[in-house]
Amino acid sequence: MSEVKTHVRVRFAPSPTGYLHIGSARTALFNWLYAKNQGGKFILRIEDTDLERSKKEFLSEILDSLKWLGMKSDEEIQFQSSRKPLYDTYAKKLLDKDKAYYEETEKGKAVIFRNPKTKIAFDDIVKGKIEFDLNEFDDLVLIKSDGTPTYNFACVVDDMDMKMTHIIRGDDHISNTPKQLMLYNAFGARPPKFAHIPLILGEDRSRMSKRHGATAIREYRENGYLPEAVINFLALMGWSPKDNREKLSTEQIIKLFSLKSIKNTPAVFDIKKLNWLNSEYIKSCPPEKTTDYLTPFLIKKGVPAGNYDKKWLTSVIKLYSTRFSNIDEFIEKSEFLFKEKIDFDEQALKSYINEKTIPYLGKYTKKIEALESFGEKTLEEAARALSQELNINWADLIHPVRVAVTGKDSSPGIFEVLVLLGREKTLKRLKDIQEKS
RNA sequence: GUCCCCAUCGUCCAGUGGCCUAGGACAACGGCCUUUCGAGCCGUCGACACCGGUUCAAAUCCGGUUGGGGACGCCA
Repeated sequence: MSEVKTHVRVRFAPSPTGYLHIGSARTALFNWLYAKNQGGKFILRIEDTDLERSKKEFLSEILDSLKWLGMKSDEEIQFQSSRKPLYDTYAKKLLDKDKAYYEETEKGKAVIFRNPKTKIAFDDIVKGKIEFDLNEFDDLVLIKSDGTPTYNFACVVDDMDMKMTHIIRGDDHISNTPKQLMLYNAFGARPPKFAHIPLILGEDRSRMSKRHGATAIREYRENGYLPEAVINFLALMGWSPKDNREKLSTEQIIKLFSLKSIKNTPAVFDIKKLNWLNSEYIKSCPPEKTTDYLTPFLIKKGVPAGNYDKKWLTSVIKLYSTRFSNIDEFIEKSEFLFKEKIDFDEQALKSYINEKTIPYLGKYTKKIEALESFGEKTLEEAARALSQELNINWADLIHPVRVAVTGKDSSPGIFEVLVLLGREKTLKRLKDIQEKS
């Protein structure tokens, strides 16, 4: 005998009144993970009943972000704006049973549900039993005077119509649940199971918003975060594999995911951990792939990455792959390779460029000019030889060279850097600094 | 204000009555390695909010206090 399949159906229902927020993305993720784990369906529903605030740009951004994260709707995407007849039909049912009534307003006729004012309770998968007294709420508007359904009504009608089995959403919806439950009751329908997940908070423990930093998934994408890293990070906020593993592939997460193991405490968003995870993913990603992925975003940020050949760019990415966790960091550290004129760090200049070291630079310049091949090995040999001839400290030669060509006092291995910079630029920078001083 | 939710290191998570002198990760700090930075390796710091119960035994169960968060729209 085979097991009875549960046919799990879950949905993510954003309203296109803003970009895809990191918290919403996590809600979407938990829905998606559950569907995949259960072999069920994940369905996207666009809650665009607020005509004023709904915008096409937001819709496409939400769709793009979801696609980037790898979550796609298993069935045709539903738009509430095109399901109006359905809501009217359902409203009529309640009107006919006198469970709802019309109310005349200045703007027109609204349909209002008669709150039965009973007590109502439900078992939340992550929160446990929650009880409400409906006396705390007024009668509920079903259809607004402009003819569009309200959120709570449209939501229930759609969830019934789309045969949702589980509603996984932020716990800011807990107090909507009793209102929705009274509607299910009025229709004589069995409500889905609810799982309310705690919100993601900012550092100050208030709901995560723009002032806490980037909240749009798009921004993370454009800053060079890899989708696997973002998924991994988001999943770890409120869920864990229980065995202290941190870096998990999406497949592994799907396999291990369960609603019951979602932690019921709010999580504070920690960009440092995301950065760490992202750098882990960058380290393990083939450099060519990272290059392809990052190039457009680098260009968008003003790095003329497109002017260089891919092989060279890949070498740069490879050299920096253990040294950055996002694009801004990459740019900050590697900018000197792309620029004609570099900026010098005052402190670095002061520490390493002086009367004593400038002559060394001059001598090293000559050595390089005499070099047949401009490679890491020959460059290093030349420098070793020079420090011996002059009987100077290795550091007294190497650091000034670094400052001269990078403008900074830290960089990846200097000879690798010189090779990437190329003979011409290397010599030019070495000469410039001698003249300048 | 009313209602609801929540409470373990700075942060994320493990822990569901004895295995806990509370474990892992990020961050921070220190060491090793090293031409600098990073990476890597090793280590240090660091928490059960408080007060009462229940129990032979409580981070784990119950009650209260305090503290956070959320919801109270013809927004979603």
